[in-house]
Amino acid sequence: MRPERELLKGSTPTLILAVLENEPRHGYAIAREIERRSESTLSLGEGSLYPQLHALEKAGLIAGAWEMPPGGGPSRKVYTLTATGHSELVHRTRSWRDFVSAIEGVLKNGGEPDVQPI
Amino acid sequence: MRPERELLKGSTPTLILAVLENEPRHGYAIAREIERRSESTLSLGEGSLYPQLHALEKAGLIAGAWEMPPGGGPSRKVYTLTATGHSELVHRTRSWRDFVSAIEGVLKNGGEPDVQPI
DNA sequence: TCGGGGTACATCGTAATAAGAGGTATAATG
DNA sequence: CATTATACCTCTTATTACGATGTACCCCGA
Repeated sequence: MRPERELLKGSTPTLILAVLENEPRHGYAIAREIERRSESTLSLGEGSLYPQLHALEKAGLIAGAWEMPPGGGPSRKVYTLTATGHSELVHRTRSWRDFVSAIEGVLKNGGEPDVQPI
Repeated sequence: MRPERELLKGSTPTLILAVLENEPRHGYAIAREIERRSESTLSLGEGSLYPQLHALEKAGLIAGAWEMPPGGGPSRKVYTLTATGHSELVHRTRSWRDFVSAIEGVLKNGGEPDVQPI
Protein backbone atom coordinates (compact mmCIF):
# COMPACT_ATOMS: atom_id res chain seq x y z
CA MET A 1 0.00 0.00 0.00
CA ARG A 2 1.42 3.34 -1.00
CA PRO A 3 -0.94 6.22 -0.31
CA GLU A 4 1.57 8.74 -1.59
CA ARG A 5 1.64 7.16 -5.00
CA GLU A 6 -0.08 10.08 -6.66
CA LEU A 7 1.82 12.67 -4.71
CA LEU A 8 5.23 11.30 -5.56
CA LYS A 9 5.20 12.50 -9.12
CA GLY A 10 7.82 15.00 -9.98
CA SER A 11 9.94 14.63 -6.87
CA THR A 12 11.67 11.38 -7.80
CA PRO A 13 14.67 12.92 -9.61
CA THR A 14 15.20 15.34 -6.72
CA LEU A 15 15.28 12.45 -4.28
CA ILE A 16 17.82 10.60 -6.38
CA LEU A 17 20.07 13.65 -6.59
CA ALA A 18 19.75 14.20 -2.84
CA VAL A 19 20.82 10.65 -2.08
CA LEU A 20 23.80 10.91 -4.40
CA GLU A 21 24.98 14.13 -2.80
CA ASN A 22 26.44 12.18 0.10
CA GLU A 23 28.30 9.56 -1.87
CA PRO A 24 28.18 7.65 -5.15
CA ARG A 25 25.73 4.78 -5.19
CA HIS A 26 24.36 2.26 -7.65
CA GLY A 27 20.68 2.09 -8.56
CA TYR A 28 19.61 -0.58 -6.16
CA ALA A 29 21.39 1.14 -3.27
CA ILE A 30 19.75 4.48 -4.15
CA ALA A 31 16.31 2.94 -3.89
CA ARG A 32 17.09 1.35 -0.55
CA GLU A 33 18.61 4.55 0.80
CA ILE A 34 15.48 6.52 -0.09
CA GLU A 35 13.39 3.95 1.74
CA ARG A 36 15.66 4.10 4.75
CA ARG A 37 15.76 7.89 4.97
CA SER A 38 12.01 8.19 4.61
CA GLU A 39 11.49 5.40 7.12
CA SER A 40 9.82 3.28 4.43
CA THR A 41 7.22 5.90 3.63
CA LEU A 42 8.60 6.31 0.14
CA SER A 43 9.57 3.41 -2.02
CA LEU A 44 10.80 3.63 -5.55
CA GLY A 45 9.72 0.91 -7.95
CA GLU A 46 12.38 -0.38 -10.30
CA GLY A 47 10.22 0.66 -13.20
CA SER A 48 10.59 4.25 -12.05
CA LEU A 49 14.15 4.11 -10.84
CA TYR A 50 16.10 2.98 -13.89
CA PRO A 51 14.41 5.17 -16.50
CA GLN A 52 14.99 8.13 -14.21
CA LEU A 53 18.66 7.27 -13.77
CA HIS A 54 19.09 7.10 -17.54
CA ALA A 55 17.34 10.43 -17.96
CA LEU A 56 19.45 12.09 -15.29
CA GLU A 57 22.62 10.67 -16.80
CA LYS A 58 21.63 11.86 -20.25
CA ALA A 59 20.97 15.30 -18.81
CA GLY A 60 24.47 15.35 -17.33
CA LEU A 61 23.29 15.61 -13.73
CA ILE A 62 24.78 12.29 -12.71
CA ALA A 63 27.61 10.20 -14.18
CA GLY A 64 27.51 6.41 -14.26
CA ALA A 65 30.44 4.00 -14.20
CA TRP A 66 30.32 0.22 -14.27
CA GLU A 67 31.86 -1.56 -11.35
CA MET A 68 32.60 -5.16 -10.47
CA PRO A 69 31.71 -5.72 -6.83
CA PRO A 70 34.67 -7.29 -4.97
CA GLY A 71 32.51 -9.75 -3.08
CA GLY A 72 31.05 -11.11 -6.31
CA GLY A 73 27.50 -10.68 -7.48
CA PRO A 74 26.20 -8.98 -10.59
CA SER A 75 28.12 -5.97 -11.92
CA ARG A 76 26.55 -2.63 -11.20
CA LYS A 77 26.52 0.94 -12.39
CA VAL A 78 27.66 3.41 -9.79
CA TYR A 79 26.33 6.95 -10.19
CA THR A 80 28.09 10.10 -9.01
CA LEU A 81 26.59 13.56 -8.75
CA THR A 82 28.17 15.99 -11.22
CA ALA A 83 28.76 19.67 -10.54
CA THR A 84 25.73 20.48 -12.69
CA GLY A 85 23.78 17.91 -10.75
CA HIS A 86 24.73 19.57 -7.52
CA SER A 87 23.48 23.00 -8.52
CA GLU A 88 20.38 21.39 -9.99
CA LEU A 89 19.78 19.75 -6.62
CA VAL A 90 20.09 23.11 -4.86
CA HIS A 91 17.65 24.61 -7.32
CA ARG A 92 15.19 21.74 -7.08
CA THR A 93 15.31 21.76 -3.30
CA ARG A 94 14.44 25.44 -3.29
CA SER A 95 11.60 24.84 -5.78
CA TRP A 96 10.31 22.01 -3.65
CA ARG A 97 10.19 24.16 -0.52
CA ASP A 98 8.48 27.01 -2.38
CA PHE A 99 5.96 24.53 -3.66
CA VAL A 100 5.31 23.15 -0.18
CA SER A 101 4.79 26.68 1.17
CA ALA A 102 2.33 27.40 -1.61
CA ILE A 103 0.32 24.27 -0.94
CA GLU A 104 0.35 24.99 2.78
CA GLY A 105 -0.96 28.46 2.00
CA VAL A 106 -3.94 26.93 0.26
CA LEU A 107 -4.54 24.27 2.89
CA LYS A 108 -4.24 26.52 5.92
CA ASN A 109 -6.63 29.11 4.56
CA GLY A 110 -9.39 26.56 4.88
CA GLY A 111 -11.28 27.72 7.95
CA GLU A 112 -9.34 30.88 8.59
CA PRO A 113 -9.92 34.35 7.23
CA ASP A 114 -7.53 35.31 4.49
CA VAL A 115 -4.94 37.21 6.44
CA GLN A 116 -1.60 36.39 5.02
CA PRO A 117 1.44 38.46 5.89
CA ILE A 118 4.47 37.95 3.68
CA MET B 1 6.40 30.32 -16.05
CA ARG B 2 5.48 27.55 -13.68
CA PRO B 3 8.50 25.83 -12.20
CA GLU B 4 6.33 23.63 -10.03
CA ARG B 5 4.62 22.08 -13.01
CA GLU B 6 6.08 18.64 -12.39
CA LEU B 7 5.66 18.78 -8.66
CA LEU B 8 1.98 19.65 -8.72
CA LYS B 9 0.84 16.21 -9.67
CA GLY B 10 -1.42 14.51 -7.26
CA SER B 11 -2.16 17.49 -5.05
CA THR B 12 -4.73 19.18 -7.29
CA PRO B 13 -7.82 17.45 -5.90
CA THR B 14 -6.68 18.19 -2.34
CA LEU B 15 -6.34 21.87 -3.19
CA ILE B 16 -9.83 21.96 -4.68
CA LEU B 17 -11.31 20.31 -1.59
CA ALA B 18 -9.42 22.71 0.68
CA VAL B 19 -10.77 25.74 -1.14
CA LEU B 20 -14.32 24.42 -0.99
CA GLU B 21 -14.09 23.79 2.74
CA ASN B 22 -14.62 27.48 3.40
CA GLU B 23 -17.58 28.04 1.17
CA PRO B 24 -19.18 26.78 -2.05
CA ARG B 25 -17.57 28.10 -5.20
CA HIS B 26 -17.83 27.58 -8.93
CA GLY B 27 -14.92 26.29 -11.03
CA TYR B 28 -13.55 29.56 -12.19
CA ALA B 29 -13.64 30.98 -8.66
CA ILE B 30 -11.87 27.90 -7.29
CA ALA B 31 -8.98 28.41 -9.69
CA ARG B 32 -8.67 32.07 -8.78
CA GLU B 33 -8.85 31.33 -5.06
CA ILE B 34 -6.02 28.81 -5.32
CA GLU B 35 -3.93 31.41 -7.11
CA ARG B 36 -4.72 33.99 -4.48
CA ARG B 37 -3.96 31.76 -1.51
CA SER B 38 -0.70 30.57 -2.99
CA GLU B 39 0.25 34.12 -3.95
CA SER B 40 0.23 33.13 -7.64
CA THR B 41 2.76 30.36 -7.14
CA LEU B 42 0.21 27.75 -8.13
CA SER B 43 -2.12 28.15 -11.05
CA LEU B 44 -4.58 25.59 -12.25
CA GLY B 45 -5.09 25.28 -16.00
CA GLU B 46 -8.67 24.87 -17.13
CA GLY B 47 -7.70 21.61 -18.76
CA SER B 48 -6.87 20.27 -15.32
CA LEU B 49 -9.58 21.99 -13.35
CA TYR B 50 -12.78 20.85 -15.03
CA PRO B 51 -11.92 17.16 -15.47
CA GLN B 52 -10.91 17.12 -11.80
CA LEU B 53 -14.19 18.72 -10.73
CA HIS B 54 -16.13 16.10 -12.67
CA ALA B 55 -14.08 13.32 -11.12
CA LEU B 56 -14.57 14.67 -7.61
CA GLU B 57 -18.28 15.06 -8.19
CA LYS B 58 -18.54 11.53 -9.55
CA ALA B 59 -16.70 10.31 -6.47
CA GLY B 60 -19.23 12.07 -4.25
CA LEU B 61 -16.68 14.35 -2.60
CA ILE B 62 -18.27 17.51 -3.95
CA ALA B 63 -21.78 18.30 -5.18
CA GLY B 64 -22.47 20.62 -8.09
CA ALA B 65 -25.53 22.77 -8.69
CA TRP B 66 -26.22 25.09 -11.60
CA GLU B 67 -26.77 28.69 -10.74
CA MET B 68 -27.79 31.79 -12.65
CA PRO B 69 -25.69 34.70 -11.47
CA PRO B 70 -27.94 37.64 -10.45
CA GLY B 71 -25.71 40.22 -12.11
CA GLY B 72 -25.94 38.44 -15.45
CA GLY B 73 -23.12 36.62 -17.17
CA PRO B 74 -22.85 32.96 -18.07
CA SER B 75 -24.50 30.40 -15.80
CA ARG B 76 -22.18 28.51 -13.56
CA LYS B 77 -21.91 25.32 -11.59
CA VAL B 78 -21.40 25.89 -7.88
CA TYR B 79 -19.69 23.10 -5.98
CA THR B 80 -20.16 22.31 -2.31
CA LEU B 81 -18.03 20.01 -0.18
CA THR B 82 -19.96 16.95 0.94
CA ALA B 83 -19.50 15.21 4.30
CA THR B 84 -17.50 12.52 2.54
CA GLY B 85 -15.48 15.22 0.87
CA HIS B 86 -14.71 16.77 4.21
CA SER B 87 -13.32 13.60 5.74
CA GLU B 88 -11.45 12.92 2.52
CA LEU B 89 -9.87 16.35 2.84
CA VAL B 90 -8.79 15.59 6.40
CA HIS B 91 -7.29 12.33 5.23
CA ARG B 92 -5.56 13.85 2.24
CA THR B 93 -4.15 16.69 4.31
CA ARG B 94 -2.64 14.18 6.69
CA SER B 95 -1.22 12.16 3.80
CA TRP B 96 0.24 15.30 2.30
CA ARG B 97 2.02 16.24 5.50
CA ASP B 98 3.37 12.70 5.95
CA PHE B 99 4.61 12.84 2.40
CA VAL B 100 6.33 16.18 2.97
CA SER B 101 8.03 14.83 6.10
CA ALA B 102 9.25 11.82 4.18
CA ILE B 103 10.70 13.93 1.38
CA GLU B 104 12.32 16.24 3.91
CA GLY B 105 13.84 13.19 5.56
CA VAL B 106 15.52 12.28 2.30
CA LEU B 107 16.60 15.81 1.47
CA LYS B 108 17.99 16.68 4.88
CA ASN B 109 20.12 13.57 5.13
CA GLY B 110 22.22 14.93 2.30
CA GLY B 111 25.35 16.18 4.01
CA GLU B 112 24.68 14.80 7.44
CA PRO B 113 25.71 11.44 8.84
CA ASP B 114 22.94 8.92 8.87
CA VAL B 115 21.99 8.92 12.49
CA GLN B 116 18.31 8.35 12.72
CA PRO B 117 16.67 7.27 15.95
CA ILE B 118 13.25 5.68 15.61
C1' DT C 1 22.84 -30.59 -6.73
C1' DC C 2 19.09 -28.04 -7.23
C1' DG C 3 15.89 -24.58 -5.99
C1' DG C 4 14.90 -20.34 -3.54
C1' DG C 5 16.10 -15.85 -2.10
C1' DG C 6 18.69 -11.75 -2.48
C1' DT C 7 21.29 -8.64 -5.56
C1' DA C 8 21.36 -5.93 -9.76
C1' DC C 9 20.47 -4.55 -14.16
C1' DA C 10 16.91 -3.37 -17.82
C1' DT C 11 12.48 -2.62 -20.80
C1' DC C 12 7.50 -2.78 -22.05
C1' DG C 13 2.89 -1.51 -21.46
C1' DT C 14 -0.61 0.70 -18.87
C1' DA C 15 -2.88 4.12 -16.03
C1' DA C 16 -3.10 8.53 -14.12
C1' DT C 17 -2.24 13.31 -14.39
C1' DA C 18 -1.54 18.09 -16.11
C1' DA C 19 -2.18 21.40 -19.39
C1' DG C 20 -2.22 23.68 -23.97
C1' DA C 21 -5.38 24.43 -27.61
C1' DG C 22 -9.68 24.85 -29.11
C1' DG C 23 -14.76 25.59 -28.83
C1' DT C 24 -19.33 27.79 -26.96
C1' DA C 25 -21.80 31.54 -24.81
C1' DT C 26 -22.98 35.89 -22.15
C1' DA C 27 -22.41 40.71 -20.46
C1' DA C 28 -19.98 44.88 -20.03
C1' DT C 29 -16.74 48.18 -21.84
C1' DG C 30 -14.75 51.06 -25.17
C1' DC D 1 -19.08 46.32 -33.14
C1' DA D 2 -14.93 44.37 -31.33
C1' DT D 3 -12.48 43.31 -27.33
C1' DT D 4 -12.22 41.76 -22.65
C1' DA D 5 -13.70 39.15 -18.80
C1' DT D 6 -16.45 35.56 -17.20
C1' DA D 7 -17.63 30.69 -17.37
C1' DC D 8 -18.20 26.32 -19.03
C1' DC D 9 -16.31 22.13 -21.51
C1' DT D 10 -13.44 18.49 -24.32
C1' DC D 11 -9.60 16.74 -27.14
C1' DT D 12 -5.02 15.56 -27.47
C1' DT D 13 -0.40 15.24 -26.02
C1' DA D 14 3.42 14.75 -22.82
C1' DT D 15 5.10 13.11 -18.62
C1' DT D 16 5.29 10.11 -14.91
C1' DA D 17 5.05 6.00 -11.88
C1' DC D 18 5.02 1.32 -11.65
C1' DG D 19 3.66 -3.57 -12.18
C1' DA D 20 5.13 -7.25 -14.94
C1' DT D 21 8.62 -9.45 -17.03
C1' DG D 22 13.25 -10.90 -18.23
C1' DT D 23 18.31 -11.67 -17.60
C1' DA D 24 22.05 -13.01 -14.71
C1' DC D 25 24.90 -13.76 -10.75
C1' DC D 26 25.90 -15.41 -5.87
C1' DC D 27 25.02 -17.88 -1.52
C1' DC D 28 22.71 -21.06 1.39
C1' DG D 29 20.16 -24.93 2.85
C1' DA D 30 17.63 -29.27 1.83
